[in-house]
Amino acid sequence: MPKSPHEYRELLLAGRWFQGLAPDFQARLLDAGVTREVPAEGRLFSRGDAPDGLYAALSGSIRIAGLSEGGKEAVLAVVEPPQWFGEIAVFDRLPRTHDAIATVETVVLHLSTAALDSVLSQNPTRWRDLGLLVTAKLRLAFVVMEDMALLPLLPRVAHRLVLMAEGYGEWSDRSSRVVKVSQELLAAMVSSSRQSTNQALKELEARGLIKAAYGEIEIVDLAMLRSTAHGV
Amino acid sequence: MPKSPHEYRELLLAGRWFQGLAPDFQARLLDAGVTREVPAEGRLFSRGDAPDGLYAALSGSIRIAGLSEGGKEAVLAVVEPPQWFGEIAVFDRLPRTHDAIATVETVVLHLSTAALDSVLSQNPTRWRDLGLLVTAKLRLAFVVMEDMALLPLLPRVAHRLVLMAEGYGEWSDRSSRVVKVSQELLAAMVSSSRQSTNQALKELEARGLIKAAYGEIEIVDLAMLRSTAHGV
DNA sequence: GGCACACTGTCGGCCCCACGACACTTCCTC
DNA sequence: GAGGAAGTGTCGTGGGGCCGACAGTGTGCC
Repeated sequence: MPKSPHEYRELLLAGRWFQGLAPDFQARLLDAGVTREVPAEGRLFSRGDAPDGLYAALSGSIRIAGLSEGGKEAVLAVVEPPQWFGEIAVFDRLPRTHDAIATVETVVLHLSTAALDSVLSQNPTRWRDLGLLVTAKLRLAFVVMEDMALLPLLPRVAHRLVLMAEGYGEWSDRSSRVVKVSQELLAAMVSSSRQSTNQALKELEARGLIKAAYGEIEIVDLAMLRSTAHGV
Repeated sequence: MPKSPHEYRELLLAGRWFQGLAPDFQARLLDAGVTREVPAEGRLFSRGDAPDGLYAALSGSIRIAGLSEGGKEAVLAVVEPPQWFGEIAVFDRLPRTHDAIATVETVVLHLSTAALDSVLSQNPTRWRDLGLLVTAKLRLAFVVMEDMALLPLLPRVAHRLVLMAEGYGEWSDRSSRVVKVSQELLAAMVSSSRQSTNQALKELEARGLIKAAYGEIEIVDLAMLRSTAHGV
């Protein structure tokens, strides 16, 4: 028995983007959306699919990834509540760039293209708000690209942990102390092997910045972790 | 004596984005813009600068790059006519993410934030058009990130050459046979050393796909180059 | 037309990290 | 609470590519 979108209003308001919207736009988005449950490893969409609107994570988490010819998986990010995703195709109506796969049982808010169109046609200024979602991701993409280009593995891992602990800049209030991610998934995000990532984590743990556990990483010293990401 | 923006209309129409706009929006953009000349190695803006609007390359070319703590430069792309750039900050009004430096003497079209605001406030649906510019770049960023994560150097170089020869998808009509870029700059784009990039180019040349020359690379077989980028 | 400068070509040493292998631990399920 | 699956810890070995160095070559400037 799925809950109504409006019951998640509080949760969504914790996100920077939704929070910054005009109240009437917030309400319209909730009106236009429906909640959807997805089982673990279930797919919301796949690379190449025709676009089907905008999503927000409400519970659980979603892995955004791409599969290469060689069968290797590049993981772009893990989306957690209350983050929004899938907005690119809303603008350009082109095929999905990535697979979106629930890592555990997950609930999402879904706004179909049609529903969005009707909201946006009433108030086209809202296109700018949607654009903010895209620019935030592009800025993140730039950061990640520069990391990959310039940083060795250890600071790259450190930086990614910082990004995840901060919900990729989307959480306005808090920063999580515990990042739920396997070392294998983390490795795919920093594009290195699981083994090397493991060594990097051990090193960070030895420095007292994190604590590694089964399937999760606890952030002990976010500030030092951040400086590790840039300096040493 | 700089020419009027309207004299570049033809040129801009060769670009996919501008071409796809409604004619009245095209005209308004030209009305609102001014041409600016920049000497070689001159800066349009730097990372961290307050945003100052939207740009389009009209002649010459502009290097979009970021400098790391270690003094190494990560080059995002080289912008050539008739490509547009600088649109992120138009949405979010946050500081510039990269330096924009003319590689040679260059002419750009510049639309100030104020000028854009007045155009957009008259017809807010145009925000969606601007959004298309951002989504196109985000899609490109995804491609580049996946390349960096999954591909070895040779196909990475091949792919980047393909992207550049196609004007990063912005040229609607043609694809250039000659890419004007030094090996050093190319290396900074695929994030490898100049020496390794040189070796990759030699290999591609041995396969008859390109011809390397002083400060430029001629594309001999674009189709094969493209398949090299993905397969072997 | 000659000089300075930028770009290209190439070599050798070295190091980071990928990859296969395997033991061990934690968690979930029935 | 036993068995299996998923995740973690660790060791070799090897290779791709970085880096410094330097010679060769094209270009533009005075």
